[in-house]
Amino acid sequence: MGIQERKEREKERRRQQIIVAAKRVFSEKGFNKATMEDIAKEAELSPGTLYLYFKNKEELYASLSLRILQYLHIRVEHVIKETELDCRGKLKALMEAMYDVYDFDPLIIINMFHLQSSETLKNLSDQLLAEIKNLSQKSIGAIAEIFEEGIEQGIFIDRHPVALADIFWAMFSGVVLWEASKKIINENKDYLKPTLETAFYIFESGILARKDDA
Amino acid sequence: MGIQERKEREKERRRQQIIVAAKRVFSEKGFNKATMEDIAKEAELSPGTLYLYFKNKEELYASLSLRILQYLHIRVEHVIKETELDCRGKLKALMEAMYDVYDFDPLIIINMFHLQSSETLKNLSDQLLAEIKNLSQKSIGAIAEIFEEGIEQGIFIDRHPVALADIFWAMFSGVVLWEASKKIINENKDYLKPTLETAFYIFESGILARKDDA
Amino acid sequence: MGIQERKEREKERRRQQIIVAAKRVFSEKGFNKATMEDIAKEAELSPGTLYLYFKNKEELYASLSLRILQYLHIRVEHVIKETELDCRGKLKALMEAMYDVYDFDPLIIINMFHLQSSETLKNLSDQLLAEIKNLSQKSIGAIAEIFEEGIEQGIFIDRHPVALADIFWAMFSGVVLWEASKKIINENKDYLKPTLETAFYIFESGILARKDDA
Amino acid sequence: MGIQERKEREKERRRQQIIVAAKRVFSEKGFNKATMEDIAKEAELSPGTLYLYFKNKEELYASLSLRILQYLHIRVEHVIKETELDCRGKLKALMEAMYDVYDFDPLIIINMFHLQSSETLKNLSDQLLAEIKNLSQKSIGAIAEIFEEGIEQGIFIDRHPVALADIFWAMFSGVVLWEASKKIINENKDYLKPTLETAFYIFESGILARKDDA
DNA sequence: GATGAATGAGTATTCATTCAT
DNA sequence: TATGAATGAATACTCATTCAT
Repeated sequence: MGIQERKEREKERRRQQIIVAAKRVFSEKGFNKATMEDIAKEAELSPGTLYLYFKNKEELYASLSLRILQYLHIRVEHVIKETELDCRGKLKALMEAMYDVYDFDPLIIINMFHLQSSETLKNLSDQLLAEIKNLSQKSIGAIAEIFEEGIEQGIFIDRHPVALADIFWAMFSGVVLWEASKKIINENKDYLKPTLETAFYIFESGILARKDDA
Repeated sequence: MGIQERKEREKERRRQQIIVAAKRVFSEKGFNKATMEDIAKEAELSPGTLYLYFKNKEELYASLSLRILQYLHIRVEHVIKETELDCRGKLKALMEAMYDVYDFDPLIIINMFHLQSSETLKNLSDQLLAEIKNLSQKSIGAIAEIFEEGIEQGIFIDRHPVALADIFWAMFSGVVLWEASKKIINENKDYLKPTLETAFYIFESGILARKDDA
Repeated sequence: MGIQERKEREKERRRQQIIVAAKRVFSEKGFNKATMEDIAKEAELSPGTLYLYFKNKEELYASLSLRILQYLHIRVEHVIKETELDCRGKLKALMEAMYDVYDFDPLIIINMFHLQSSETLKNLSDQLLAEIKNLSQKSIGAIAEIFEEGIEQGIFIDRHPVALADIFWAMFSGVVLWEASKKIINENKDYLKPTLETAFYIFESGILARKDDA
Repeated sequence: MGIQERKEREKERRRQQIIVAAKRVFSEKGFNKATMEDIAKEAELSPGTLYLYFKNKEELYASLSLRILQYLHIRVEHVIKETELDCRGKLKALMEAMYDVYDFDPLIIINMFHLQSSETLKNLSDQLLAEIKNLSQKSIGAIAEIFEEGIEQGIFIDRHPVALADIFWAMFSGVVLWEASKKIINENKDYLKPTLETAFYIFESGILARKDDA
């Protein structure tokens, strides 16, 4: 039993070792220009070993995105449970979470959208695809809860909570993505934080239920 | 001269012929899986000919995005000149323009973000890159004008117009992208239109300058 | 028309050029150890070019066998038409044809049997497979005609001609194969010719219709 | 000693266990497509263990053929000792033995010829190669004895017994191989038995010494 | 002996790009 | 200009084999 468990943990450690190396290489070179050999070298493993842990290059790549989704999901769940915060505070905390992810690695968000292209999706194992779907849905669901609460309390406008959650998610992804793009093209300084905050202000103002709307 | 001009026009016609073919093929297969031969066949030309009009595959690909930017730019300029519309009407018209582009080809938006990845950017000719930057900036600038007008008239909140334009642009791109992704993953019905409209409502409400904000 | 035809001929010339090179390399190294690059070098072409003419390695390999079948088929047809020969003379001439093929390249017969393995067959194009089947059947059919004639004339025993043709084909293939094997294992001198002749004597004696069989 | 012996027997048991598994896998997938891991799984052992009993994949493969040769050799020896049978009866019994082998596994005969290719032979250990040669020669020698006996008794034609034995061996291998091939290509019903019997009739008739040959 | 995780050499195949016609 | 045959560099992936445990 102990042995079984230790092996399992060792295996997971290897997966992480590879994922970390892959993140570095993919971030630097992008999906196409990064070779499996590059990643193997970065992970100080042989190319063959990569295939013991990941079906193929695309699945390794997708696993990066999954990891981000997992992180986001944890943050979202955490925010939900913060009973001290009201809906507006929770929204703000969510935004912080998104900022944290992208601050951690601005390129990863661009790469993550690569994942969505249908050409990629077809090569993923059903299991991985299911995990991604599941995690996305659970995160959106959790965010929707916040809106639901806000709507019930008459703080937010009365729209479908899932739709609001989708829009929240999409808008802030969009802002992050756009700012990341600008940064790459112009090699600008980084305006993500103030821009995100302004976007949040606009969004929040837009969803507040006001008497004069009646 | 007449001959010179006719040749020039003929050349432009070919470019368009190729771009149209490329759009079809890239949309169907994505950047990686689409081959130059596929595109040549679709355009009823030989592979070699493509290289008479485009430096390489990436540049051909980027030209697609440029074309969309051009279209958007025309629409934006048009909206600006609509003197009958107030700022709120203009914003709404802008949103319609964005919807039109993505409705025309939902996949192209995902592919367009591919463009942003730094791996791609490095292979573009300076001229093309300059054109893309220029067009982006002009479009954003034009949108900023609308906000400027709105701020001056006390209709919109008093924030920096370019920042507002960026956020507008990014948010709606984000929504379109997210809806497109959902459509691909879940093969859902298409909720883009109502989602976009809700997003617009939220955004618009958020930027309205209200007395009770004072 | 002339151009079309010249191109066609040029293309066929290239195929032959590749086949000749492939024969040399496969004979020397066997299927597995021969690489496409080896063959390309031998043919003084680039690896990519091989794939313009052959779907893959296995199909190139199979084309070798097809070429032998074609040669055999021509010889068989020729023998059939030799009106001066009686059935026994024709059989003898057939045997000579088989000998000629294998004398030309003793290894090719071993390689040819490689073709039969089901693992190989699955990777061939339908067209090639059809050609192989067709040629085998036509050759066997032609041989069967000889037996038919012999049976009608009361020279050969009265068995089904196709069965006799099959057995003829198989027996002499077997002898050739066995002698080739012995040659490889023991690096013996070559006893194929006398052995084949003895085998032929035995076979021929065995199928002669005799009074004392009655 | 007892322990030593038991170990020896245990070791032999393992070898057989592996060979049986290998036979199944090679028959199903052919030499190239069968992996050592496939075989290890089939044998319920780990890949590493296979290498404790066989030098490499090719040697494991060759061991299969050796096993068949051993079986055939036993049958041949047995036939030789059947004093009740005359030469013609013995020949018939031999043919039955060959049929038995191939009936047991029609694919193995095709695979067995794979062995002969020079690329394979070079990777075998001297010991294994010696065993194969030895067994082949002893079997052929034993068959030759039958012919010798027949020639002495004036039953068979007066040719060199080893040559006759070779031809016998080769012809029937050829028939078996050809029938197996036809079965694979056309997925025909199995005509091996009647074809073999006809072949035998022809062969036997051909080697009988007759007065009218004088 | 047995394991099975790790290795890493080896290669078929693809496809953007070129250039002789 | 247009062609399209030829190129050949580039690489994902496999699997026989090893060796630390």
